Amino acid sequence: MSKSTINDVARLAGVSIKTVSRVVNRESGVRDATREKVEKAIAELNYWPNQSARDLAASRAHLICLVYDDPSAYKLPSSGYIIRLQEGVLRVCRSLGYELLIHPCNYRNDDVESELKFLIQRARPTGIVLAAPLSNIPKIVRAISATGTPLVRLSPGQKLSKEMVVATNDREFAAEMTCYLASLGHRRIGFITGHPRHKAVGHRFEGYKAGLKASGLTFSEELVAAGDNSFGSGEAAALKLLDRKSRPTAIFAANDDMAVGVLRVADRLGIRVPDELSIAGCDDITLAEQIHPALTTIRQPFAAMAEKATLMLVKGTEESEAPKGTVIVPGALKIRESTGPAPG
Amino acid sequence: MSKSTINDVARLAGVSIKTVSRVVNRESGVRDATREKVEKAIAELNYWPNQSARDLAASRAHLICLVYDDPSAYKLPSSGYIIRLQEGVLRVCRSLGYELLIHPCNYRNDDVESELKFLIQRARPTGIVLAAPLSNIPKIVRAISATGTPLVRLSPGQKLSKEMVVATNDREFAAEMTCYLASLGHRRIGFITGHPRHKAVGHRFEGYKAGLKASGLTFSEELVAAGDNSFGSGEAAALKLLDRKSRPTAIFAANDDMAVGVLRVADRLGIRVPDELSIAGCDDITLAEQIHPALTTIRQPFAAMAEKATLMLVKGTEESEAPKGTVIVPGALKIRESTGPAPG
DNA sequence: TTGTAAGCGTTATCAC
DNA sequence: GTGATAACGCTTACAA
Repeated sequence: MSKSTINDVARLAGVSIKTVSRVVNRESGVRDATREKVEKAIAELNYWPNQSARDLAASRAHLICLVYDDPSAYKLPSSGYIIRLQEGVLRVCRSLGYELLIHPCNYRNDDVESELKFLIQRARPTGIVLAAPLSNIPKIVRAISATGTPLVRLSPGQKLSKEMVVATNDREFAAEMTCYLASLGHRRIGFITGHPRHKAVGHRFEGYKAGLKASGLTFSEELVAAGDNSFGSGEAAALKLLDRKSRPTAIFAANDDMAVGVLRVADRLGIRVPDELSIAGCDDITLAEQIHPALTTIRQPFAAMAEKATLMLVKGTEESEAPKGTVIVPGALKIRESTGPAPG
Repeated sequence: MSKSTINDVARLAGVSIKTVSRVVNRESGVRDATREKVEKAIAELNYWPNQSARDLAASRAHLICLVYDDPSAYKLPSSGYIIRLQEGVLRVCRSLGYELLIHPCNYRNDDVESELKFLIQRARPTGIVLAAPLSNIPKIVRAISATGTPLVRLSPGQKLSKEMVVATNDREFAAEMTCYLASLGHRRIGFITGHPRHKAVGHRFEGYKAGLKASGLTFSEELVAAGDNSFGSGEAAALKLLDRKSRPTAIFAANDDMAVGVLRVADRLGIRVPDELSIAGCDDITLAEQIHPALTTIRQPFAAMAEKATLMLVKGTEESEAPKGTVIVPGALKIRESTGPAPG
C-alpha cells in the first residue's frame, strides 16, 4: 500500500515538490520532459496525494453534502427518489474529484437547525444540495444559509432569482400528459391530487387543468379525487372515481404510487387496462416499468437535477461567479402499456 | 461563520494550544478550572476544529465507506435495502463522529478493482463496509483486502473465522416461518426459490426443508418453483404452483418481491388470501406493510447489521484489537394478514 | 497538570 | 520553467 509522499516523488524524479504539485494539479508551465519524469516517478511509487493535506493547505474540502428528508422517519415506498438523487450527485463528484457526504434528516425534530450547523462546521463541505421537501422549509434553508455555505435547492416550488435553484417543469408535463390522453380520444379524464403540502406536486394539478383547456375539455370537480401520494390513497380515490355512473375512461394520478393503486383497484373490479381504462402516473418509480401493464408515466429527472445542482455548486465555488437563479431540467413522458385509445 | 483556530482559543483562554487540544479531545488530566476557561473561549469564538488538519496530523480520516451493488445498474425495486444499510451505518457514524462516504459500484465493470483502489487511495477511509452480493465476489474482496483497509463483509454466505463478517440467520428463520405455517394446519406448503447466485438467499431454501422436517411434513419437488428474486418471477412461479390439481394452501417465497407477485396472481385468479391461500415472504420491504392484505414476512435486520459492522470497524481501529469472526444479527418473523389457518 | 516544538503532506509566495 | 520556504491547523512526543 502506497505510503509515499510528494517528497518521495520529488526526490526520485530529481525535481522540487512544487514541480510535482504542478504536475499533479495539471498546472501549465512545466516542460514536457520534466512532466514525464515526474509522471514516471509517480507511477513507480504508486503515489497518491493525501486528501487531508490538500484540503488543509488549500483550505477547502472536496466535499459535497446531500441533505434530504429522512426516509426512515416515514416509510416512503419510493426510496428510489433518494437513490436517484444520490446517483446524480455521485456522477459529478466522481468526475470532479469530490466526495459525497449524505445527511438524511428529520425536519420535525426541534434541533434540526443545530444539527445542520454542526454538520457544516464539522465537515466544511464545498456546498450543499438540499432536496425537496426540505428545500421549501424556511427554518432549514435559514439554518444553512446562516453558515454561508453555498446552497442549491431542489424543487422548492417557487422561482427564486437570487438563489441557486434546480427544478423541473411539473406544470408543463402534467399538461402534456393530459393532452396526450385527450389525443387518444378520452373525454372524461380523472385526476387524483397529491399531498397538499408538496408544492411541486400541486403544480401537476394545475397542469392537468391547463391540459384539459388546451384540449377543449371542460374541468369538472366530479372527475377529481384527493390523494396524499400514498398507494392506499390512490386505491381509495380510484374506488371513488370508478364507482360513479359515468366513470372516467382515463385516470391521471399525481404520482406513481397512487397510479399503481388505481391499477390494482381496476384489476380487482375486473376493469381491463388499457382497453376499458387508461392509467397514467408521474415520477417513473422502478415499479412502474415492472408491473403489468407497465405504467405510462412522466420520468422525473431526479438524477439529472441533482447532477445539475452539484455542478452549479462546484462551478460556483471554483469560478467565483456563483450562478444564480432557477434552472429547469425537463421531465419526459414515458408512454407504456397502461394507456390506450378511449373505449367505444 | 467561524474561522477561528486552536490558536485563537488558546490565546483567549490564556493557555497553550495543547491544553485546548486536550479539552477538545476530552483527554484526562486537565484541571476543571482550566477546562472551563477553555470551553468558555471555545463557545465565545464559536470554534470548531478543522477536520482536515486533525486528520492530517493524526494521519487518520474519520471516514467510513459503504460499498454496495449499484442499484442504477439493475433497477432493483427494493432500493430500500440500500437506504436501510445507509441508515445503520449513519447511526454509528453520527454518534462517533465519523462521516459516511457512499460508493455504489457495478461489479460487472472490468475496472471495478482499480476503481475501488482509487477510491481507497483518495479517501483513505477508516474502514469499509461491503454489502451483499459484492461481499461474496472474490475479485472485489481481494481488491479491497490488498489495500490493507479494514473490511467488514455483510452476508457473504459463508462463515469466516479470520475475517470480519456480519450476517443474519437465514436458514433458521426460514425454518421458523415454515414451522409457523405448519402450525396453522398447512400441510402443502409451497416454496419459491430465489436468485441462484445469491448464497444467503439459498440458505432460506434449506431452512424451508428443515422446517418441513421439523413439522413432520415431507418435502416434495412438486411444491417448489424457481424464481430469481424479481416480482415477475414470483408471478410466474405462483401461476405454476397454483395451476396444479392439489395446489398448496400456503406459499413461502424466498423474498418479498416474489411474494407480492404471488399475492397479485392470487388476486387475479380470485383466490382469497389468507382464507384460501396463505402467503409469506422475506425481507420486509416497505411495500409489505402497505399492500392489502399486509404481507407476513421476515424482517431482515439490514440496518442493525450495518450498524454492527460499522461498530466493528471503528472499534477494531481504535482499540487495536480488531474483532474477527462472524457476528449474527437475527431476523424476526412479522406475522401480518397474508397468512392464516389452513382452509377446510 | 501544562507547555514546547516538531512534524503531518500539501499548496502558495516569490525568488531565481 | 523551476525551486526554496513558509504557511495550513492540528496531534503528539517529550519536557517542565
